[in-house]
Amino acid sequence: MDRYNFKEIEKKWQNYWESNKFFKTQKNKDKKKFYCLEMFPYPSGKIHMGHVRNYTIGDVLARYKTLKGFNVLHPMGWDSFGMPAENAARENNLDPKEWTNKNIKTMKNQLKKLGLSLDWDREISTCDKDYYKHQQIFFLELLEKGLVYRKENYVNWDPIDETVLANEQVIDGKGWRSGATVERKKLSQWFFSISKFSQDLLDGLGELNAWPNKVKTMQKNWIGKSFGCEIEFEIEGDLPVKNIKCFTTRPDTLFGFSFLALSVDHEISNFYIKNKEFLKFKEECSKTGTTEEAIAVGDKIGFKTNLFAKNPLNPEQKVPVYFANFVLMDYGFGAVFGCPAHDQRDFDFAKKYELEINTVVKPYEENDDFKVSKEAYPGPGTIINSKFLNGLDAPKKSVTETIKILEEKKLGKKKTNFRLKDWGVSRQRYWGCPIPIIYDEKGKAIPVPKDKLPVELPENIDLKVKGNPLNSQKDWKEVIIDGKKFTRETDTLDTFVCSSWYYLRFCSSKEKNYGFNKEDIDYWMPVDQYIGGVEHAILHLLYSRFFMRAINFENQKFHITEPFKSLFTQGMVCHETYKDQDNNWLSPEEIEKVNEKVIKKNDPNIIVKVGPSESMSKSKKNVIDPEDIINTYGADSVRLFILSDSPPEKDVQWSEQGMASSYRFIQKLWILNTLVMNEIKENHPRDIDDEFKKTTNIFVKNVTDNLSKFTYNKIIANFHEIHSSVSKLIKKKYSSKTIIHNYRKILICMLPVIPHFSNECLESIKDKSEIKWPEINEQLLIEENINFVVQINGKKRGLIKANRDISEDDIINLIKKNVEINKYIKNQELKKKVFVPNKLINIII
RNA sequence: GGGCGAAUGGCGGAACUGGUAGACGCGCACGACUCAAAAUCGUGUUUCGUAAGAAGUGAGAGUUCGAUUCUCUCUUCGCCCA
Repeated sequence: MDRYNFKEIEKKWQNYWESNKFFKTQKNKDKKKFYCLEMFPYPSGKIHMGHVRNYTIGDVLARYKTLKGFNVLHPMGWDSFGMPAENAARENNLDPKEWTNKNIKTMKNQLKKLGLSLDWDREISTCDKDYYKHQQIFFLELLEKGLVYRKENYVNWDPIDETVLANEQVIDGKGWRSGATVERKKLSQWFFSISKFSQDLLDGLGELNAWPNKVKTMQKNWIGKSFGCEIEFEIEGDLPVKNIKCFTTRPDTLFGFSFLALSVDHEISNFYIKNKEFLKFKEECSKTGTTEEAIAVGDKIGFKTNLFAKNPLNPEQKVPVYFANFVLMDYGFGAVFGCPAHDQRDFDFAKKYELEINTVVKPYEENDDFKVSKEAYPGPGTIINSKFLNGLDAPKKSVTETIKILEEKKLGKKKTNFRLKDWGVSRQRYWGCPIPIIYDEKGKAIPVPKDKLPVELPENIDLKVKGNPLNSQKDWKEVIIDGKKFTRETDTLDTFVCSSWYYLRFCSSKEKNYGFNKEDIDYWMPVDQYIGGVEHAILHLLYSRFFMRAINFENQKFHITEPFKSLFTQGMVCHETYKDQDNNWLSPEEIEKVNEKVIKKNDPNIIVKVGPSESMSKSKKNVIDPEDIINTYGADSVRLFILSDSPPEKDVQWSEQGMASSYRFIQKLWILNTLVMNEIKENHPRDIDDEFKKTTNIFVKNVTDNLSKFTYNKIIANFHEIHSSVSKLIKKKYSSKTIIHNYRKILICMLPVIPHFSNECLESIKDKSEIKWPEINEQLLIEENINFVVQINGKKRGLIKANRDISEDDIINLIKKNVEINKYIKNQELKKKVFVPNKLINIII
């Protein structure tokens, strides 16, 4: 029997799909559309197993929806701006554009080898000027609408990479890439007013029913809506300052007030710019990162002023005012009131500077003389030591009640606060989308006229210079427009901007005049299914949701607000880790398993330490190259394996044995296919096909159900089951009509997962009717004969074959005749019977 | 510290709304083919027990005729936020 030659057959079908533009999609208003999108990759060089998993999951869905008759848009592109290209180019003396395009070429070939049903005619690359040109137009439109602005801001500055880092790029106070200690630096930056949409972005989550709750919760927490109170404190002291505004979520703890803390950037700091001690303190503060975590972990330090703040609810109480490193200018008003008893940061600070600690909330189970001593008590309880607030339930009742009192006395007002901050989009980097802004001689920012767009990135530049290479690119930076001299903005846009609207561009990838065209958007958007890693749960998805709203703001361009109707987040691909005696990581190719021992290949004396399975990463050397695997086993086998071992939303462990088993399974299917083909030729007279029909029908139902629930691992189990069933059925000498009718359905159900194999088998069948997803026959699913479960005292004691809809009395009679079951009853009296029709009976004796 | 989630054989994992626990795969064991091996095919595989049988879904309780599934307490692990 001939073996399945995947090399030849996969190539044949890939060529066929490509030369016929099989997956090219066009608008067709007569057909229902389905937009299937997987997160596009960064072209880092080669595809990795994570891509294989992500794109296989998406491809299964896209192919299934096509077979169901949908007009499917399934595009792919490249998130091709970003630091790796610039770093790689600098290290190897290359051009970032060449490096990127070379990688794109390689990866595109690899994706084609996977047999993905992608419409390559819609391919986009964000570093292409035909793409970023439109992004620059969006930037200017947002600027006109007042959604873009420039401000001086403190940023996380990485002194080695010489760039600004986002908070999440700072890990333990160090740059995520360079490892350098991050500094605070003041820079003029461009911002998108995402915080204007805080409430709207929060509300929008409500309509995203097909998003994982986990992701919605993460976004909700990130937006961080909180209720609180704006309080104005009266100030006394040696400076001409009368009031300081604070925001607090716990005004009910005002009687525990013992200091007022200001950010070093608070406007009051202007009085201290000549104070050497203050400047020293400020310098000290800049060493702590700006992340909330760095502040929580770091030392709390303060600088005492000669100012005192009055407690608005208790005017005879006056407390000192400090500058403190744990207060950030961009939270509230850069000023917080300190209540050490009920906030750990305030507690640490009060201990250090020996300030009062007044307990004003007691846990329910404590007495009124409860005193906070070792650590702050931030939990719920009852208000104490607070005069007219005493006895209130904290924080639920006490907060609203206190706000009411403060409002009545005109001492404060209710306020909603969001944690979400505006999005800083400036990057001091070369390999990004240029910001279309020029500055006149006075330094005034002016938008580049739209007819002068795109502002193209200059080529052949020197990357070895320190800082942003664009800054030293004089012939590019200095520009004359209408006879006047200007200098260009040298910052480029955060690459998250590029990925915030690429899903719109896919709808109109060839449109020249604008980023998209309305008709295309109206037909294709929203994305019906978005698939990607959970690591993008917050930023990318939130920025995309913002971008849709921003484009639509004030001049509505389309009628939807949410870009992604359904979201699926897949798990990572993991592999065991290996280390030698000196704790050097070893790759899977470097090791060998002999008699339950793991040794280094060609070096049997070195015992390898096997570590836990972790997500594949180059640093741990536990990566498997998809291309090697495709070359050895074929795309269908890889697709089959990557789906088979775990549910798609969970991590999957790469296993060589599992991979080999998937390969064997394709071979088994091929052997079965040969058998089936022979039987078709034989054409036996047997035409009673109930059993074959029923088996096929259940298979179709299971696969269809599992497709809709994303339980793709169970689909592979269904494949194994049907293989085993058909192997037995085919021996029963059915007519060729019966075999073809059912076998075709089976092959079509396999097509989304193993498209090359299925197409090859389908082609060899004479029946050339349209290949479409088989219907489920609901009638056929009803079983006439059932295995009726008999329980005695809740324990299964036997199965009785019975007809459908058998009555309770009939089943009791059958039990009485059944020796096996009767021996448990032994003529005892039946106390109670629980009868579940067509399922079980539970007899209590 | 807070939020969310998870825990089932030697391993990855099934079990629809409370109704036959362990589908399917890996591994392992035995058998067939073979001079032999590999490949392939077949059979078996939760644990204890020769067996009849008993126990069994992280631990402990509860609701129920019946709990992997629902409720409470605890343990461990993962993710996110701090």
